Amino acid sequence: MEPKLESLEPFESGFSLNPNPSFSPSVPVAQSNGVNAVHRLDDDKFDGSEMNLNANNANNFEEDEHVNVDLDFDEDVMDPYALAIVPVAEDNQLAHVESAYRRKPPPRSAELVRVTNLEIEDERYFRELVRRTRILYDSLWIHCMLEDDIRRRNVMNVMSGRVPRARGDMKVAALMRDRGLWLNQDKRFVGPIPGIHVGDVFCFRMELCVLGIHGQIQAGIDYLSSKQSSNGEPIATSVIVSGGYEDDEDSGDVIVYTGHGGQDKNSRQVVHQKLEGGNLGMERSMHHGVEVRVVRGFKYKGGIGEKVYVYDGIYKIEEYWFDVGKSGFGVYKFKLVRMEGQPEMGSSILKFAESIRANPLAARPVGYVSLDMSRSKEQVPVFLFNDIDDNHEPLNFDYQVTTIFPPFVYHNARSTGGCNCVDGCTLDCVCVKKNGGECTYDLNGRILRGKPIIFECGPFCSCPSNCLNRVSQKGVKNRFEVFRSMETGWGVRSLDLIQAGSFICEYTGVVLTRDQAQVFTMNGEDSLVYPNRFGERWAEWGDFSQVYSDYVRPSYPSIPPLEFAIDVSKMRNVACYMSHSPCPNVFVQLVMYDHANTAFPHLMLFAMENIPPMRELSLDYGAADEWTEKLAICN
DNA sequence: GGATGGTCACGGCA
DNA sequence: CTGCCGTGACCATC
Repeated sequence: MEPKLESLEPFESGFSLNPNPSFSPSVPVAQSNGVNAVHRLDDDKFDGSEMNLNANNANNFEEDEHVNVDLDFDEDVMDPYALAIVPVAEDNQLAHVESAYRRKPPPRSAELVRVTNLEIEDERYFRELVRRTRILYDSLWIHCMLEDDIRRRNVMNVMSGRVPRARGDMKVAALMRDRGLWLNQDKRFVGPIPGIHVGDVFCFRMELCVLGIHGQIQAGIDYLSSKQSSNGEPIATSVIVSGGYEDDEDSGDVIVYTGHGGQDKNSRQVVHQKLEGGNLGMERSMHHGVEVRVVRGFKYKGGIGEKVYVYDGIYKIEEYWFDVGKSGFGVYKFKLVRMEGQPEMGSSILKFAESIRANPLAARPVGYVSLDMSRSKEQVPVFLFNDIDDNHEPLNFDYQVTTIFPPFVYHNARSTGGCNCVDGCTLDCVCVKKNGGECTYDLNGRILRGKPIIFECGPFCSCPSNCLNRVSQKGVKNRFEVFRSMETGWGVRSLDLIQAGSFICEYTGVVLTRDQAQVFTMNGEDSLVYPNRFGERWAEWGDFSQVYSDYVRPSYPSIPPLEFAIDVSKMRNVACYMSHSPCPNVFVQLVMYDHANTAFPHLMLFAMENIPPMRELSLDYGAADEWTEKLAICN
């Protein structure tokens, strides 16, 4: 078998595999777990001289195993990485643990590796690793920011004046770093990073550091320093193009990238640049034919801030020269050319989606079957697009915005009553108490963590419609498109960037009781969806057990298994066209709001990653043998 | 009142 | 220690 990792010859570092084992957690590798299995990379797959990619990846998928960490404190005190529910430690113990966390991490690895011939199951493994890490980062960010909102409100009640918002991006990165949850810290990738796909969108530069895509939080050129390099030469591995330099020229496949240095605090070029540091690293990478990753940062509507970062793939440095820039000072310029055989650039897809939103027919003259298959039933139009054959099937179904339950479900709906809040619902609200006494959504309607079931305020509550505890009942906000594809038949994608944690839509249809469903099945119909088969992916969103040792998994209230089926043979909505994936970007959250029968909750779908425009949405429909596994590789 | 620009407090890494 | 193709939040200004 071909080796998967290729040490880069001129830069053999000679570093040991694990330069600082006292900091590196030894991690049990993920084990097979039914449909959600992630592939294990065995040690013997790798030549002894090469890195085991798993060696230092601290993401632990197994819920009932503990990570063994060789830190300095007494193991009897407590295990800071305990994943099960543990008793809350006393303050002095926590302080002890915190100080252990604060130990300085080892210097960055000097080992340069390039991945080759990644097999499909390995690709899946790494994609899953990245997916879990991003889920943790994004959900933890929402959690930290909401906590900060509450803190600020309390502080402002006591004293007036400016109370700046915390930097959630940094806070989350620090929490994860101190627990060894950053990826790819034990090696440096040249070229693609396993599990990171062209077109992946990130909201923070810090997130790029956490994932090992680009290790610099400020500088645009990431490079192995000359000190660490075995031959004394710096080697550049990635750049961020964010338009910060006036002499940049970016035409997509070709970039003229300005070297760094010589700018003052106001980003004005005030002295000549020198061929050192990152600039020299770029020159040396060109000399050795080392490709660089390119991440573009630009303003885009729909991100958390106004800026997003998109991984655009790998580029070769073709030439460089010293030039006099617009400022009159000398700058280094590097011509980067995108390498062949990569998927379409994420940044151009984002721009294409923008143009479709502005003027669909001008951007794509052919392929529209309908400009709103919901026939104005949704608040935003749902496109139906097919440019590969003449199948118009989705138009044969009635579009159904919300699920139709049997009438008996609504009997006594009013009996449980609603809340009496007159303003926004706070922690005293009876509906909030039903959710375990914690906020369910943040101020932007992003879900904090998945639960067995969620109670939103409903028609019998007296709170206003802008109450924070009303999100999924308000319907679709993003512009979706049902599209025809060779791989998955029909699929769903969004024209907007969807932030992780955002509500997407309900999974609608006509609800049948178990008895009705049996009759239906006997008649040979095959258009039933069984809610109890959906993978319990809600448990992955907002699971902080790796971060907070006293974290308790949400289990309240427990509900009996769902026994109803959803008939989508006549009425359905956009959700019905979502494809199955073992590593989905959408999860199902059960939600109650308009009646009191918890045996018949609404199936609400939320994003569990930042989903770029035009990327297919996918759900875990459950056992793979019952559903065609439509996506060969997750996205 | 949406864009723009300044300032502030941070951060990892070379 | 410094400085980085700053970042992201916030506020004043246009």
